[in-house]
Amino acid sequence: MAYAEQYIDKLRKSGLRPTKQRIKICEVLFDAEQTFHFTIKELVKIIENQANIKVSLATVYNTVHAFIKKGYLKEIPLNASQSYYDTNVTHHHHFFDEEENRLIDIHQDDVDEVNIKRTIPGKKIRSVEVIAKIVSDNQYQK
Amino acid sequence: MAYAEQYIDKLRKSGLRPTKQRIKICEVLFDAEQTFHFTIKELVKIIENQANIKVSLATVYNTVHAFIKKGYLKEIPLNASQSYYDTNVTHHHHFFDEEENRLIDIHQDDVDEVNIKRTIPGKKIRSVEVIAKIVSDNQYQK
DNA sequence: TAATACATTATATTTATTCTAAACTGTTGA
DNA sequence: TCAACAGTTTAGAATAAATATAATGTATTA
Repeated sequence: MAYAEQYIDKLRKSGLRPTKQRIKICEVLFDAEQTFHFTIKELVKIIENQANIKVSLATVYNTVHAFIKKGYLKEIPLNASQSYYDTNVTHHHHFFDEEENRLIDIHQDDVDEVNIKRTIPGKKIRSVEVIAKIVSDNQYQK
Repeated sequence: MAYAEQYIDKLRKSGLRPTKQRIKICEVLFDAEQTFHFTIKELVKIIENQANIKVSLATVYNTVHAFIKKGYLKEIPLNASQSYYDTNVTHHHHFFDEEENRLIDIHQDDVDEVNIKRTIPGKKIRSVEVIAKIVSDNQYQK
């Protein structure tokens, strides 16, 4: 399987040994047709449904965090009870529907470049994220 | 005290009865020279240091949430282990220094208006927030 | 292939937040 | 004014995400 090579590479570059469990995690994360958003709980559920491999919560947390550090995953800044992650690591933004607890990508082209004029001495900007919270647009409701 | 009237008004408009504890919370939140960011834990600590009034965690959570709902406080979208809140409810954005766990306001004038071209049917945008993550700018570090 | 260093796992721990239910207090109307 | 009621406070319990632990297992290396 040629995919496995890529995953082994990703894992090694993240400072992790390629193990059964970690390769399974890679398959779920990086072999999807489209990028997607997930919580740790959801990721564990997907793995359980797809595989005959048992993966513990701790392993999933460790692997996801290593990938975030390396830039293979993004954390989505949202004050939610659980952390949300994104397999789309390109530059883009999000709608968050608080009523349905649903995240929607906003393509980079749909938002003008966010230009921040202020700087902080000794610091540089590592990422800029836009979160647009949306609600039902019921014109008869106040 | 003229302040108390304002606080009583804010509380009533939030659907809360004006009690000793809640007025004390208002004093800390809205009587500060400058707006500020806080976590619930920090807010409780400030109250304990300033006042001879005992306020339970539950009361603080309830009051803060009522104020957010009413728009007297803002929640800052940040995937942190604790929620961050802001007494500055004007339209503005944030730097977040992950190394020092520090939030810094970015004035509205320092960011061009964020114009989102995409819309979601049946939904309207309620808020748009920019989070710029910053790190040390050490040119000798990779 | 044996020794070593790193991984996995179930479980325990930690911690923010929410819930609960009993005691208390602001409010209302007589 | 004051009793009755509805809403409030509180300590402590419950919940749940995330992290730590330590015994067992596995990939790596020389």
